[in-house]
Amino acid sequence: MRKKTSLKDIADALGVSIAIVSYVLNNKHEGRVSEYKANQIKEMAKKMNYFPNQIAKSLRKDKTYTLGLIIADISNLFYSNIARYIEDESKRHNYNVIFGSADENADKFKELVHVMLSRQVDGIILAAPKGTEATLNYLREQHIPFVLIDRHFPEVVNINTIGINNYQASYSVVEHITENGFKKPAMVTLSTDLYHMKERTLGFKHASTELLGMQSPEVVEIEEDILSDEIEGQMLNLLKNGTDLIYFSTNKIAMEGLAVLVEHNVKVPKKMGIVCFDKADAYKIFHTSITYVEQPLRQMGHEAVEVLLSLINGNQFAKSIVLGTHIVAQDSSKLPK
Amino acid sequence: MRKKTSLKDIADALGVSIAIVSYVLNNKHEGRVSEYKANQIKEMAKKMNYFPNQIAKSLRKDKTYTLGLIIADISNLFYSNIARYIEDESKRHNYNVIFGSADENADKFKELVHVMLSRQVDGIILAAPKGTEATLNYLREQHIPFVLIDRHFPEVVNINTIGINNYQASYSVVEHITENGFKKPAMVTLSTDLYHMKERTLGFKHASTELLGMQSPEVVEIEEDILSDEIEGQMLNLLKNGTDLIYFSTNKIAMEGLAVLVEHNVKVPKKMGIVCFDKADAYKIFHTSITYVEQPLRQMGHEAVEVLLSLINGNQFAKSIVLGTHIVAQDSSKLPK
DNA sequence: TTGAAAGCGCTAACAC
DNA sequence: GTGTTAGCGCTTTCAA
Repeated sequence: MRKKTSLKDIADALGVSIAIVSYVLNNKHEGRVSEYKANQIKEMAKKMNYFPNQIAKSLRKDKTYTLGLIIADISNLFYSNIARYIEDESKRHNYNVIFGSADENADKFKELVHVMLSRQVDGIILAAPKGTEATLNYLREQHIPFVLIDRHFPEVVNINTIGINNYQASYSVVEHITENGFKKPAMVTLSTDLYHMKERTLGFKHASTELLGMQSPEVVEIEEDILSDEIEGQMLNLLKNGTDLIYFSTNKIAMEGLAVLVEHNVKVPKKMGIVCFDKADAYKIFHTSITYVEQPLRQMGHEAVEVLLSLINGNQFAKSIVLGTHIVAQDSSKLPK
Repeated sequence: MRKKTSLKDIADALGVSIAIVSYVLNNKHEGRVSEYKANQIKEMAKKMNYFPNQIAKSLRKDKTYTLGLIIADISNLFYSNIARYIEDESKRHNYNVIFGSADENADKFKELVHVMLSRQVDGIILAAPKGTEATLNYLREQHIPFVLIDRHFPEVVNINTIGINNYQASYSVVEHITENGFKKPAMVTLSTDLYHMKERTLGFKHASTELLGMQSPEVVEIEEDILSDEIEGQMLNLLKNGTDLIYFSTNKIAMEGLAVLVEHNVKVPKKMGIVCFDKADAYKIFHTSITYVEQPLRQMGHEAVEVLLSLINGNQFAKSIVLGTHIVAQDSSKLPK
């Protein structure tokens, strides 16, 4: 690669000092440098194809204008979407974002954190896999600005979080389907220790008991690694045991579950009602429009960046933001008259 | 943020020189530093929570071990998938990747290129929007290592490209459906100047003429911005004019088109056969399994990184790699007996 | 108005 | 074995 133009090259070409060139090209020359010289410098910079070396700038200023973003799983639509909003929002504040996906793996997560720190990111936004409490505490002890999105760890205190009210979201789902006349819903979810998922399940359970009088609400928990093997059998069970609506707790599960329904030619909502968590573009190629719980993705991304930047800029107080969700009601949860 | 530990801090704590510490922590101390001291240093580094400042390292070595990746559109599954492979492959070579999406906008593309260059990336992988020939030529003139994926610009010569044989891919589609007994296929695609898309269309046209004797092969071109408004009308036309199979030239179009079929309750393949370009997870919730053209995404990502690294390491010769595709035949292109 | 110079954290050539 | 030092490109203080 050809040697790049530096401030010194411009300074030498014009016979002035590096300092002057720096001032001018950073527009800090009001009342310091003559207009004539300033213009000369700007022209020469353009002519010599100069653009600043951010690496050197960062080293000098101890600020990289880069945020780290570690998400739990890039193949999950929820995360890839929120990543876009975070990137947009960051760009608006003149920050860049470097990504990493931990693939729900605590070791990979830890490594990514260190990669980001090595690169001197100004702060980190993260959706942490389970088993990462120690790393989160480490970040806090080191006073590294970070905010947690989506995930929440009750045992890690005094940190910044952005999330939704998962309990309420599920509770509302049951309210919605109850109003629509369903009597025996089941929830299909992942077996996991993650707090936000447990809340999601709890909301469903409580509401099923309180609103539908179910003694033991039907919740099917499937291990993530064996999801595609297991789900068919589980769904067939539900089809037999009188379940009239299935609530899928994530996008991924929903896709697998809907595929089973298609394969077995199960009519929705006639034979089985459906509610999913999270929006997906693909729903529109399913034979019935799908009711889903919508998370405020854009707002979550926005808040995450806002909170992180306020930390970077010196704010000391931890802030937890809990956002609401809403149900987009479609045909899949509408019992035919 | 608390002051981070530097080499100097460790050196001071132990009363040795910075150089020694650097040698030890970079494992370059064979035969230079005593084992005892080396261990002392390593322990102290761990104790003081040291990790190297990559920014300083990069500045010094004029090498960031970072690759830039600019894709045309992040919301396109094809690109988000290939991005993953590129990231994986880069990580294997100890490179990091910084992303950007140009959203098919030439100005945004140009800006992203400069952001990447400012950050001193060692090289760039890019899927360029139309109208970016000048920027590509600039990169070449500056001897900045880069490789083009997916897209190809015949007028920009002597650069490195990784792509598929789009003409052949479409030609094979027509072969496939001809064998399966379809007589009057139509292609639905975007109206665009991009070379690779024009090739895709050309392959379809030629094959339709040569294999099916169609005088004027049916190709519907839709402007991208008005895709969702336009496609319904166009599809209804095809449904009326005797078309027996639709070939969607991209994932995005396929989704929109399939949604129209669902809405109008069109049976696939009975009433209309379907072939799509690119794989999508979501196909499985469509009422018929979908035939699609599969691109070797992993291999494309792999080759892109390989070629780029060879450029970075001094290779001078431009290389163009054209990969083959294959058809994954499913029910949507199987005419019922 | 302008310039000299220190120093961000690190590497590596060189001296001892 | 170990230490000194120059310098990567930049910003900014201080002096002129």
